[in-house]
Amino acid sequence: MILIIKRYLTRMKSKASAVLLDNDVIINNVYDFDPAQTFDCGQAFRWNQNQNGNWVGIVKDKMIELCYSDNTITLYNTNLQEYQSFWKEYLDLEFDYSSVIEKFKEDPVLYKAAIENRGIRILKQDSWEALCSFIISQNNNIPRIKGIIERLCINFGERIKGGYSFPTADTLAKLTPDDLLPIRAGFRARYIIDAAQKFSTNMIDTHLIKTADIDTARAELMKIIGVGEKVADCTLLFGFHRIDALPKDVWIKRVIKDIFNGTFPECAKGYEGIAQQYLFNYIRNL
DNA sequence: GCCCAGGGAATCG
DNA sequence: CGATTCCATGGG
Repeated sequence: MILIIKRYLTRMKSKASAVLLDNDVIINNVYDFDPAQTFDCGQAFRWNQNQNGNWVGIVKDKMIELCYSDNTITLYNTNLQEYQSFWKEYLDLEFDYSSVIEKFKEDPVLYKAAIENRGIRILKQDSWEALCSFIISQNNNIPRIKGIIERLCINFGERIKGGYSFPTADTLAKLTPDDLLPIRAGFRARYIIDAAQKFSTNMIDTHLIKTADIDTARAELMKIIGVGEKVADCTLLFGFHRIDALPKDVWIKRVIKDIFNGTFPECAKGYEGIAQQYLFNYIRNL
């Protein structure tokens, strides 16, 4: 009985709760969330800080402004229904990151990286947008990746309140690489078009990607020209929320080789993607 | 001018 | 197979 009450209280304490105040949704009891770490860690490219220091992002056909302090998130100009059905899921607020960090205790370096970066949450992004964004990311730097994506949206997305949505695969599938010249994506233009065509005609089996083992899922995405291991794994992690995917960029390869002696920590099994994000931030801030 | 940027395809040996 | 080279573009 005591155990049940204890568990209930623990649950109450850690569970985020939302209320509406005027047109804003206030979410209390938010732990392990830091907007700078989450939006600026290279997983998403359509979030920016405004003059007030608030974070503004465009997701699907919605623009949202968000503020965080003292374990409280404020979402401006929205409502509880939209929060419950969309933002809660997108921000991954239901997931208990602290229990994952507990597992990482077995490895001192991974644990340290996790503690320093525990404000990172893996956003549940649209799979097409993630695929397209990480194709653009190859051999590129983050400011320019953001620029190309912004021009892609302005030129081919839908006009929405406050900006432009990310263009659908169907829209881009009708274009040629030359049509993309204004976005200045360089050699990646033909990759984007190929991805759009294969994605929109269901030549890529998204159900398989969600359910199959990680190697099969990765191979499915690598049917697309310009999608190698790294882009595929980023798409799996950020676009399909496969937190068992482990994108190996130059930085992570360095960590695996120099710190872990060639093998990724056993305690990260099943949560490789989360570990990867902690380590990526950690090594770059060293 | 030169270098590199969260890679990948093509082309070697 | 592993190693090298080219790929567009822009910021430092």
